[in-house]
Amino acid sequence: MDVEGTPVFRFAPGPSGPLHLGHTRAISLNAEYRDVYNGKLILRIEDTNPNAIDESAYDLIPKEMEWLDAKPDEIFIQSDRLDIYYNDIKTLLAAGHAYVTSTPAEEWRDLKRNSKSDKYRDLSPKEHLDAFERLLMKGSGIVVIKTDLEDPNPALRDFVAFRVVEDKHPRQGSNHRLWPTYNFAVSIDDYRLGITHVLRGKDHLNNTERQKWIYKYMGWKEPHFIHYGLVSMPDTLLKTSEIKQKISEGVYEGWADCQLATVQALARRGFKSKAIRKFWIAGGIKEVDITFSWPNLESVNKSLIDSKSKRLFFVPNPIQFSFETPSEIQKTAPFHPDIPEWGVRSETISSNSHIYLSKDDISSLTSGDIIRLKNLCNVTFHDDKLNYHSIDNIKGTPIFQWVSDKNMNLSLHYPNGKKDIGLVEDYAIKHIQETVQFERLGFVTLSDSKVNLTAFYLHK
RNA sequence: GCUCCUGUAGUGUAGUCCGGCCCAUCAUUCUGGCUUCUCGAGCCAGGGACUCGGGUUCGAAUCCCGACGGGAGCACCA
Repeated sequence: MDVEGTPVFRFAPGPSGPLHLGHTRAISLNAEYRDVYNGKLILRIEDTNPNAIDESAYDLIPKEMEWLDAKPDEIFIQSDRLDIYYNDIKTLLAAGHAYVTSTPAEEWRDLKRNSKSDKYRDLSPKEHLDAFERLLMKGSGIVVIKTDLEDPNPALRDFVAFRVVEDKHPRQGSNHRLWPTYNFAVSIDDYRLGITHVLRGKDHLNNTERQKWIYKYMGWKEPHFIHYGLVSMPDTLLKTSEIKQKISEGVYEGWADCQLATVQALARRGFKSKAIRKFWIAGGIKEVDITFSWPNLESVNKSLIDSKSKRLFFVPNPIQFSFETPSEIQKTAPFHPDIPEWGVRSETISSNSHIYLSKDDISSLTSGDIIRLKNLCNVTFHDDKLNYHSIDNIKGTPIFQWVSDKNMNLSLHYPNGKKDIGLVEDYAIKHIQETVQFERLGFVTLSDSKVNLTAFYLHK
């Protein structure tokens, strides 16, 4: 990357709701470059469309960035900066680089499609400045940046800089009716905030070309524009508006519902911000479009948490067995197979104890089979009881996790919406909010729930 | 339709600028084997790609041309 001095990066979302997986790429990449080059990362909230704003996003976005280890160095909110935009457009109007028109939208678009000039386009700067002042107060119309009407790319011919939105703005109330559009506000801010590197998705390629017109007219030096390819995320709902809709319909319990790919949900399931960061960095910033892969992300996460997660037994769909043994037996199960310092989960099992096994595990067993209760002993399986068989491992014996009466109810929620009800060792209560591994099942994050224990499935 | 971007295994990625060290890297997935107190774990092995067709060259994933494929934009959204 081309860097001189202190590079300044930015993340510039619209405040339509909490952040999701899709946002994390821009955040991770920008934050990584900030860190590596000792630069700055600016968060700029782009709230210039009064009717696409979720007020909670103003607080949530900085918090979620912080969770992602991407705490912004500075935060700007575009709706606080309208005077700046007004000033700059006046400069452009005065220089004849922009115009005000009241031509109806459809008609105006048609003219552009045919490379034709709007009838107001060539009025004098004075007349446009007056029209602009009027538009601030009343009337209808738009302010347009002149480009090249003959541009072969129809997307690049004259673009809107301001339009009238009468709706009340959550932060600014009804003080303003003339709002800048994305392309205008972005150009002005990227320059005035000293952004040196604009790192964003390829979908902005045309926007970049539009924004360059403003830099050119203002005589400003352009930042480095870098575009990375688009990511398609199959089976992952990332449209904020749609998520919001489904939450209100009760399809999801909220933004942190573990079926969602919001930052909140990922965090609650136990994804590490570092894993997300590493994943996107490994992806790089090429302009090729890519397909997102959960297994790849999960693998990164797993390598990060494996040696930090305690092991516990969880028995989904438990079946109760009585247990018969000539003498008491000691369960000695390490909290982690490779970390003896963490100690063991131990308890004494006698003939008074019940043992619970998962229905899924025993479905293929027949009476008389020998199985091993992990970290305890071998038993002979009968329809409703287990008889002590021997203590040492027997080659080829299936090994199952189990719980005794020292258990707690737990419901395990999967990202696909399914739920397992089962029993977990009571050690679980000491590890609320932690990510642990349910042996033979996968990593989960334990969550406090007033009624009974809940866990969210992370990955294998 | 117009314009722009892009094309290495199922997925992601290295190599492409400055042609030979690439019968193409790493990770993940998949398959097989081994292992036994996670067989939904661990270990090992294997399969799997330069989109296609021309050209330049002693030599091309790398350069040129064409075709085809994928994506985006053409909003008074961001």
